[in-house]
Amino acid sequence: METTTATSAGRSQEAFGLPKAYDPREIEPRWYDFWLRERLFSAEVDPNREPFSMVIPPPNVTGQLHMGHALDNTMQDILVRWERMRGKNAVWIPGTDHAGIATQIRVEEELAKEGKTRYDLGREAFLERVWAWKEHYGHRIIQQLQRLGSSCDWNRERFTMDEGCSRAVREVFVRLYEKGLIYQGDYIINCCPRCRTALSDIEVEHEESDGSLYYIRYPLLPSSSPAAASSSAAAQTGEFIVVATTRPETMLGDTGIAVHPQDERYRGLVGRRALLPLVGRELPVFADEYVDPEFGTGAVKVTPAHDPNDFDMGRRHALEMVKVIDEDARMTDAVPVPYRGLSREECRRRVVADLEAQGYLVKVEPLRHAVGHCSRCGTVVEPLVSQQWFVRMRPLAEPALAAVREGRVRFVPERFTTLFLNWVENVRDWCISRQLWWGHRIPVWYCDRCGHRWAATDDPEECPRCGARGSEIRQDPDVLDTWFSSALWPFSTLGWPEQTPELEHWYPTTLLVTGFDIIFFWVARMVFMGLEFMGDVPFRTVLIHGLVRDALGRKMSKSLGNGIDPIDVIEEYGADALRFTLVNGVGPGNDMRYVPERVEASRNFANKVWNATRFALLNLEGFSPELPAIPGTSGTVARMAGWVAAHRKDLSLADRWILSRWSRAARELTHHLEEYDLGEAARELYDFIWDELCDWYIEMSKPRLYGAPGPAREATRQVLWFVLRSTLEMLHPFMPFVTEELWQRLPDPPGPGEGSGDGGAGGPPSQRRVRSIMIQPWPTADPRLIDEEAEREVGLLREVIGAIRNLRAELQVAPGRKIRALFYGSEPSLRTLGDSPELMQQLAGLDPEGVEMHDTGAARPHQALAVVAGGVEIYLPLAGMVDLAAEKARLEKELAQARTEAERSARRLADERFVAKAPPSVVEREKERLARYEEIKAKLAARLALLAGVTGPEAGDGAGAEGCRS
RNA sequence: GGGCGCAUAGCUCAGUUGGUCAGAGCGCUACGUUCACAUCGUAGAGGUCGCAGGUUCGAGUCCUGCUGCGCCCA
Repeated sequence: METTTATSAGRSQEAFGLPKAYDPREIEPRWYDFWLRERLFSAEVDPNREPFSMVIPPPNVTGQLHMGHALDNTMQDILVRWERMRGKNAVWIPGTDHAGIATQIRVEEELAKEGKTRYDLGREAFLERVWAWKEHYGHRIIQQLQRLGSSCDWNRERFTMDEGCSRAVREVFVRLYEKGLIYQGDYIINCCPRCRTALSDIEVEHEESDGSLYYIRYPLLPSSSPAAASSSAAAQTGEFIVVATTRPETMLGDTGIAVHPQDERYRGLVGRRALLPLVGRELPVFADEYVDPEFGTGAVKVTPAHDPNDFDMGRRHALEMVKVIDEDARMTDAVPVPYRGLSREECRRRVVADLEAQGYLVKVEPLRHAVGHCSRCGTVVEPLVSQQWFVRMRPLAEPALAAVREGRVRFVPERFTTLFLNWVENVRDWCISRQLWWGHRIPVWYCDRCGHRWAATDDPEECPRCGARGSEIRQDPDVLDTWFSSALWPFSTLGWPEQTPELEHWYPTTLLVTGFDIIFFWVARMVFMGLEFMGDVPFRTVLIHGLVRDALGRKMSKSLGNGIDPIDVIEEYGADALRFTLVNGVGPGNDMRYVPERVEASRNFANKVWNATRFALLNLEGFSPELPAIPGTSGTVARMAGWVAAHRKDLSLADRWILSRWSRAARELTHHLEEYDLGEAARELYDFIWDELCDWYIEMSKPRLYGAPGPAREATRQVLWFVLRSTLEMLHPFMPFVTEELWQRLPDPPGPGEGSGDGGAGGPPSQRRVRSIMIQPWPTADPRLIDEEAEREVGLLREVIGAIRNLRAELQVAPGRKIRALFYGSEPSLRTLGDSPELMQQLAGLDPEGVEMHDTGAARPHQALAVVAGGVEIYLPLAGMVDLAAEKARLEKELAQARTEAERSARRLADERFVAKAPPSVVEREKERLARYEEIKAKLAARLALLAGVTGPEAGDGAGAEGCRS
């Protein structure tokens, strides 16, 4: 283990100790421990600082990290690290969710291995067992989040069933109860027979599957109404009505038959009665708008106890509810004896067989339809009537709708707003009771003596009405839906119901980052609860991201076994690489595919940064930065701008250029982050670092760095140091580990603070004498560093160098061979090229002795290759390599290209409407474009004419000798 | 049935208010081991931006319709 604070004496040694290749395994744990030890993730309430707060979407305490978590937490970590560097008092509150069903199932599976059920243990012992399980496995996901680099304030870690959160849950329950917003009722709910509990509507996933539509004949009883008897269509169809159903076994619970009121076919049957086959119950035939006349026969059997729509109809028409299937999905005693106790599936087979045998089954058609499954275990849910607890949603939803419509909660990307609004507008009451043991037990008590029922925040000793004690009062056995406690997360984690300084400072939270899949489960309910209990929204902005899919675009799932374990990826490529992959170039809110090659690319990028720094360190030996102190300014950028102004004469063109480009990149990057567009932000960094910093600036700086010591070399060293150091700072939120490792090896600017958090708006972490990139002030672009002239000149150099390289490659000139070059152009261009002979030598492979500058009027050589770039004509007199015929062909091809471009521009400019209507700047640009291509055309044409003069007599070919000089 | 999203180089995807935006990475071809990096460098090939209309001086970029795929809700 190295020391974490490099001494200036030891630094140069370390430079040479930097391995050639980046290896994340060694550095990542070391820096994470350092950050933890120095408490750099921790935040304290400070009313004088601008707050930034986020709560983590709490992962399932017994779960393990998957790619979805990795993406979600990477995004959060990037943003919180950035805001921290920007000087905000940033806190990211972590924690886990008790995940009622999921956790209980895990422990029950454990018990099953011992041949026991939870009932064998009893409630108390079972809960002890779950707590033990939680203690044992509950930290796994936290540790995994840490490996990802998450800079959560771990001192504030919470659990939805810890003491504080539990108090919040009770407080909320009791207040809602007393306000009449929580009620108990017999309702149709979704029951998972596997989990043996009620589920809320959104915990049911509908999947298309192949089923059958059974047509069943129900005999009609003689009409009591003579009018109906005489007229009806019933006379034609005989004495029965045919209904269609996908679930024949539920017929045993039928208590009516419904048709559409406008359906002519059945008009005469409304009001009559039918006889339920196999059971013998009399069913009324009634009309209801709900019925779809197009589906099946247009007549539906109605089973109010086992279908949500039938339930509603049953209420409207006061039908009897016969519960024929129980919570275990077995037939109840309400059915005829032969069917009692059968499973749903077996009962269906029997019923169908019996109907067929008795002549009631008309036909069976295949039908693809949606079947509800338990989102936890995949079992087909059973809708059934049962007594449950509900939260009345409308009164909570209205303020939420207003908050979102008024923009007090903003969704990014915006399109998720409508998704949210649509759902909330149609929200149904929320079934919150679960027939589980693991969770927040419903704080409602019943008195067996006086029948009183009440809710209480503290466990009562006695009945408040009659004073009954002990076994005469009992608590409701059910627990609350896990999402009930999650809904309170943004304020329960900040100490509510206590009025804490944390709440005061950090509520509402600034940002919530989550996937679109839990907008309903979680986001909406947090908004409801926040508005109800805090009187304000729980977060200002919700940043929504998509799913991480597999390489084939499929959702990663356990059942498919196509999940990629982020920890495996971290071990192979490093957390930085994984993080960068998850955000780089991903469009806001879009799903992304996990393709291993992309991680490799990110790892290579980290290696690129590593080696760029290695290059710098090798060339910064003995260097110490010199930055003027600027009163009132702590940022390195401003000081650097001051230094640049004072040392301009020592700077190279490349130095001025990279400072300018860096400044633009910094501005763009900050802009993208402010828009929460992490994909573009990462791309900006990637392009700047790889293309401009590494491919061009470092290459261009080599001649000076390798050259003689002196002010010029020192200036370049200073620029290299500054650009690299501040670029690492900008990259830090994305790749925290490698940037810290590299930054630590670079020297600090002089002056007070020594880089130990000399900015960061002077917050508490930076007051500590810790040296870390984490607490550096976020680099902001400085307009004084923008240098248009340098950008123009380097643009010319890049074009010219590119053209020469291109020709060399085409002609297969040996890479090491130095060649001569003659430039013809305007004075400023030639000066630019002439001022950087070492660059032309280094980057274009020119022989410094063989470079000639000529004005445009000078004669061109015959035996040479020509190319036009950046308005300059370049001639490469390659002895023995110039094939004039081939050269002519090549030039003609280029001429044709230039001609096409010029024509395009000319055509546009000839269009009066374009000139009249397009903005002047666009027209101007088009004119410049035309002039540029005309110039190229002219030069190429002239060159061809010259070549024709040479080859023409020999080849007898006069083509291309237009000689037009327009 | 309603809503949303996606269809851009062989593959995976960017492209914010319509005007050098036709791009990146990977893959492919040729060449290269000059002391930051072969987890690399240089150069190159490769797309009428799903289809058909429309608005506009001008449309991957806006509107309409269609086709295909995906998701959510009912």
